Amino acid sequence: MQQGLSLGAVSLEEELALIRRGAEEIFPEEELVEKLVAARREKRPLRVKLGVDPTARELHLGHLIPVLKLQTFQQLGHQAVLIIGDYTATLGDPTGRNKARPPLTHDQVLANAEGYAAQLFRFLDPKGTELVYNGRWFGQMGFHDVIRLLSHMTLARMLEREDFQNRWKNGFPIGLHELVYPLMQGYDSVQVRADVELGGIDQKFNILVGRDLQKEVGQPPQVGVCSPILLGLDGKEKMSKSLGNYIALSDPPEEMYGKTMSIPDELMMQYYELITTVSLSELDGIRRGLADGSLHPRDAKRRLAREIVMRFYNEEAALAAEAHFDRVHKEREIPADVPEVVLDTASLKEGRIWIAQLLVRAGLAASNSEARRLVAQGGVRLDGEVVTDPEFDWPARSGVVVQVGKRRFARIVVAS
RNA sequence: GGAGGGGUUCCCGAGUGGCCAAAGGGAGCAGACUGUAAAUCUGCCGGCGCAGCCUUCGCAGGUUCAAAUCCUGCCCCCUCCA
Repeated sequence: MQQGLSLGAVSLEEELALIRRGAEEIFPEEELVEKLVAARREKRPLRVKLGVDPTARELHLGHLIPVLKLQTFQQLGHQAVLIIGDYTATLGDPTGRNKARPPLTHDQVLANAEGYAAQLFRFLDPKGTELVYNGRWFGQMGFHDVIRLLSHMTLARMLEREDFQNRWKNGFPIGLHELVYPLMQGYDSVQVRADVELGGIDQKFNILVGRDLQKEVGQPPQVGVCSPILLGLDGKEKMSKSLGNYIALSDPPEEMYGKTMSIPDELMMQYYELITTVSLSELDGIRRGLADGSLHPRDAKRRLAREIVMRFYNEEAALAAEAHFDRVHKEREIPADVPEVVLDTASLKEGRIWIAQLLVRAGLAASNSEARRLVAQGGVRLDGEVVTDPEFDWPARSGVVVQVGKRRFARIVVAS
């Protein structure tokens, strides 16, 4: 992780360039400049807010984009304010979906929250981060407080939000509780007196609601710094868990590397910009190289994959992941580290095991039927030899590597 | 409160008595090709040691030789009118 800088350690231009990097929209940008200037003058760091709702257990790179932006602010000497939306998460955020998210219990949310915070502090300096749960204020509000909060908004205003509008037009349900969500997020900004709020561009509406609420209580309104929505590995849809097109924060280095190699070429620059720390001038070089053909897209992507692994692990892991990838995909060889699967003698009949059973036991197929199909399609190998007969009874032998497809392996160990 | 529409295999969605383990698309998996786990093409895509059998179409019953399809009750969702 880069060292934190003190406020004003870099020029205002540099500071702005770092903040703008990969940002899709900053609104209003003039206000951001004013705030930055004032911060320098008064030696008062900006309070930069990021709210996360711990609705899932697993974080992926898409979640991380605004977090990395917060890291940037922190490194520039500003005050990070991380809000864990333990209350908002129980509501279900309508963001970008046309189905209401199923509500979580508060206990589930708190359990998730712990994991989140731990993961996020891999990127944020805990000492320079104010961590708050929004249940701290929402948990204390009475019904009349809620009504008062609601009175700040009109239905028409709320329906301006694109997602609500779409659902309204298409006859999809909009839960009343969902209408409250933007107000809650906005109220968070009031509570922490945010100068800047970060988020994906899908948060724009909510961030603007925060500005309105702040103005109403006489606070200087926050500035929104929105990141684009990171596209997933397919290059078409938003990175999301349910679509399965994601790189998880918990993915091992080889997975991260391989998944990165699978993104469409057009996505490379966005990933470079949003996820890596490769300098802006170097990015220009890469862009030019790709454009004039002097840089092979494969090489640009290999570097990207390394950079990404490096950011989440380290250089050593990145190089190892690359070696693994080359071995499995370029040379079509068995990787160095193959998980072992132990076969106990009880699963053998006269020292043999049916190939389908072998695959199931090795976790390479979900059922005998699936295993049969894999064999029938020529997708199964024993020590590199394709198995063609779905009825094959294999004389089990330790050390043999079973392979399904191009990249799923298991080394068999026969228990004695 | 009234009227109407609907709940199908991971998702979307066709199917209104046998030809239905259920069209089509998506996702996923495998094969070919490739710089690639991209794109494209091909195949597979409920379970069972599988030319056969078993379980599935909101839930519970019923009619029938035969039900995802018909009947009864229940649960859930949506739209319109008020």
